[in-house]
Amino acid sequence: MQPISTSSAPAAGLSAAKPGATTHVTVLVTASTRQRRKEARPQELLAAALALFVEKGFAATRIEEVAERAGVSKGTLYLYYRSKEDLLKAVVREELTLRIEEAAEEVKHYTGSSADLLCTMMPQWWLRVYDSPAAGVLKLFVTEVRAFPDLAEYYVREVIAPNQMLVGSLVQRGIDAGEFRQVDVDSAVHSLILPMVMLCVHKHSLGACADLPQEVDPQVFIPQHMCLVVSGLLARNFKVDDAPSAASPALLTNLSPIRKAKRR
Amino acid sequence: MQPISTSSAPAAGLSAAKPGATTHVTVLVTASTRQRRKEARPQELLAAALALFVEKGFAATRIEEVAERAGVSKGTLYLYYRSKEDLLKAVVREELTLRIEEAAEEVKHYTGSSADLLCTMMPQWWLRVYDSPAAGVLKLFVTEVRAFPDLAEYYVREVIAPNQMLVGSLVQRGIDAGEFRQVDVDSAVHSLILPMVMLCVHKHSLGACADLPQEVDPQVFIPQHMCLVVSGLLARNFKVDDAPSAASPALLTNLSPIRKAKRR
DNA sequence: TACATTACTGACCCATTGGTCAGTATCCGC
DNA sequence: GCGGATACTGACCAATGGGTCAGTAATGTA
Repeated sequence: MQPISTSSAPAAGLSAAKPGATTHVTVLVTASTRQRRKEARPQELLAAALALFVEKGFAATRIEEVAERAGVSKGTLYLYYRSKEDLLKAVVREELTLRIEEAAEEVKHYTGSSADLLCTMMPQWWLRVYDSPAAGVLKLFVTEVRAFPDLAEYYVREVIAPNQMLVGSLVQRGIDAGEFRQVDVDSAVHSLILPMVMLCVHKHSLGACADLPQEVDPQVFIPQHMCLVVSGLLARNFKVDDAPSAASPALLTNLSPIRKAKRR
Repeated sequence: MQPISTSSAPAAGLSAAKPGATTHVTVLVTASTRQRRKEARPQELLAAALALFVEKGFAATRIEEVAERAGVSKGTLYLYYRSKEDLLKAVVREELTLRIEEAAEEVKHYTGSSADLLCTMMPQWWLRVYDSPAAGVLKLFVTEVRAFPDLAEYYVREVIAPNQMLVGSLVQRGIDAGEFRQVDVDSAVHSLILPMVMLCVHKHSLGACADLPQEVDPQVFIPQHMCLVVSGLLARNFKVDDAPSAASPALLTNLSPIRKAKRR
């Protein structure tokens, strides 16, 4: 599923007698001797690094492991990336940038209602993200930002801000059209997005452990979630006095549009 | 805010000339000589370990750092915990267990409607979690489960399952009472909870980086979110044909109650 | 076939760090 | 204040792993 290059299997035959080697499922290597493939190396190294960083964490991953998984020696890796940290940053920057603008493009060409857009396009988009390496990058990012703060600036600018903009403008559009109630836009955006982000993170943390039988199927959950929140946004027929005791004061108070409160 | 014991400042005076020591803000140590405080050590070591593990990750944290932060030597740490891994597991198990059952107790004694409960108690509870060390444990857990899979079993049993049960029963109760629509319970639970979990994780990853000015205030977002989703759950007046083009086919399809679909 | 270029290798260096243990300082009962 | 029990220390050990570089082999060219 992930675009790990098929040729990244470790070149066997050289160090034949290594005892407890990784022994991936995909063996059957044709190239026994070392090859010169200057073009393909960077991508393969990045893919290998992403997989291992997501799985074991940055600090716990040995650079030699990455090289091995990419089918090269440690020295070769340092031919393409200056240091381990350099490699990490390349990994993070690789997968995310384009995915956002591609979404923005799609949305721009859509003419339906905001509700429709949020209920149909967004789930499709997030399902693609969930099934892509980008989901792994999300987890990796959450794990490692604190140790590499200069990633933060990049991430906020390239990923968070555009996403916030995009979804925020959709919600705002719905409010302006009288389609949605006048809720706090930022909060609504987070209500829409955070579960999906968490889902991606979860996929590569607890979700990757080989046990837990009960699991959310994103195919089911993502559309459900979107539509649940959207139905909470829809303005129509929302008259409080209709409801029984359910219409709590808290519900009314909390749903009034609140300008982003200042922090502490 | 975190209950890091005040007496955990490193005992100065012995190794006076240590050059690049940590120099925490809280200095002013009274105890210059080494003390025997068998009772307090475990807690202090756990607190120190939690803080550092959350901040730098497990693998990147040196055991000596933990000891130093707790005001003891490395040897002392090994007096109380057999290994680094042992320490990690103790940290994770420490903070979470009691918090769940305490919530279950609160809920049990509540007599109001489900909507009211979700809109008032849940936000309060999550705000407490957010401000507690438990939030850090959540991030730590997300970061490290894959490397220590036996944590997963514990976590699913002690944290996820009870939480799911608790909130799920609330939603189910609302459905049974005709208060909520007949949505998929598991999905609804995740829609309610995941943003809060993500918020806690975020607090200790990107949220802990010293830059980003724009930030969600949990004080605002958590109640907003709860009530937004709950208003999406409320059954009253939900007639589709009332709506304009907003009532998309997708919305209708996706919100019908779906039994948890089998995966892949 | 001979040669030049260069992608690639892996043995080596050495700083780091988990874990140990012989020794030291504190405390408590007498 | 004495002496035994033990909480605590930190120098030490061994292994690990990031990074280097002299050497090797694949490839292109004549």
